[in-house]
Amino acid sequence: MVNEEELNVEQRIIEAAADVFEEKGFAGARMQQIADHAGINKSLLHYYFRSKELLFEKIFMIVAKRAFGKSVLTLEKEGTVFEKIEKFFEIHQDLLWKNRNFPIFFINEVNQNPELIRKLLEKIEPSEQLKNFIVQFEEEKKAGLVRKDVDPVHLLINMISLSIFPYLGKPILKEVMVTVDVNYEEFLVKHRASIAQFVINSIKN
Amino acid sequence: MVNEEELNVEQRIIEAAADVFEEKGFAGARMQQIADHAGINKSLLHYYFRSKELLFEKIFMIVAKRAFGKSVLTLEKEGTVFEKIEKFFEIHQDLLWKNRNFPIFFINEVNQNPELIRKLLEKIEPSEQLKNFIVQFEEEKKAGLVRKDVDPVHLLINMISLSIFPYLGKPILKEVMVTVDVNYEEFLVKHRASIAQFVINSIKN
DNA sequence: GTCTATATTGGGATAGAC
DNA sequence: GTCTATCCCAATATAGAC
Repeated sequence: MVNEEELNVEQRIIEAAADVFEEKGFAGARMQQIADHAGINKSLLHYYFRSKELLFEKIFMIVAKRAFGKSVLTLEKEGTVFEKIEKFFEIHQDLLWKNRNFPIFFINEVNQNPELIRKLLEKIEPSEQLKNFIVQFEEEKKAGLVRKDVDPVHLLINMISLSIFPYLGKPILKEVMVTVDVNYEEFLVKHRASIAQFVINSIKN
Repeated sequence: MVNEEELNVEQRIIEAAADVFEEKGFAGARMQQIADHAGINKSLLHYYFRSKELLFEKIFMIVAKRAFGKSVLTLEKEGTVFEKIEKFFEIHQDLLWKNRNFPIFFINEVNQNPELIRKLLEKIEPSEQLKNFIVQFEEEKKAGLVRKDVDPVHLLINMISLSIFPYLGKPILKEVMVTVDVNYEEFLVKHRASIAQFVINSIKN
């Protein structure tokens, strides 16, 4: 049972399906398991969503919007680039913390079916702050605040890499870390506290 | 047909299965498709490998060993940390370039079945250079060459993040990049050329 | 709307001829 | 070793009673 009786059936299905799809992926998920998890009969799934494909598409969009928050890439509107970088990691790491299973699921499904991300991008507002950040970065470059040899687009992708990879690589990191006596959970906490500085060190003039 | 007639059947199956599994994952792969791709009959697959599970395990190990090269994390034996960092990215990026589909496949399968990575780690030599790097890093810290507030374990994981993510995120990056007029392939080349410097800037005293 | 029963098909696996 | 034919189960999907 995914939840108390208060939720209506459609909502219970959505929550159950989100769990199962995120864990197993589209190809690995089973309608039976979703039904069990929602505490209902298998045929009710078809009554509400017609087919596995349609159910999946629905769930994919819901889960993705939850995980991304308002925008693909949240950046503050005000502040220096350094402040924006710090704030970005705070928000991004919070989202990841709350959606631990999402990154692997998302990358894998989009890889299997790139059409998904196109549909998704239509529904998520394009980030105006993204372009602002790039413009601002070039200005602060001229002002001598940041290194001249840093490209803001690459910087942004580096930031995302540093933020997400510890979650994407969890199953691998966990195992490899024992060979050097490091605890994965402790690592995550310390990582979160140190990445902003890592990036700022790299670009500061 | 995966290859010319010169290869024996077992080899042709292995190449075909590697392609299909890497593309579709274990759950999404179909024995029929592997057979077609190898230019043989479906039942021959079972003759050679008994079951889909066994075939997959075999392929997983082969593909992983190819992609990792000799070791989980190749680091030079000699040189300063800065030199080792540069060399790491060269080798790592070469491997990734040759195994573009591997990262997503690997992370996803290990996530579905963590047992896989334990079996794999047994077969790959544990990296002695890893511990050497960490020790050396602490020495160069005392010598004032690198910043005191950098933890070498976190540094190594940051390096891997920066190296791999552009490949893991390919399907997403491709789509998002068009919204800011950036070409993914060009990005990859420039990224490769700039990451070592990005990291070195960040830790240099 | 929700259930039980059943249809249908896809796909992994085996039997047996050659 | 390689094929054709077939088995069989799992999983999606539908019919129909209530």
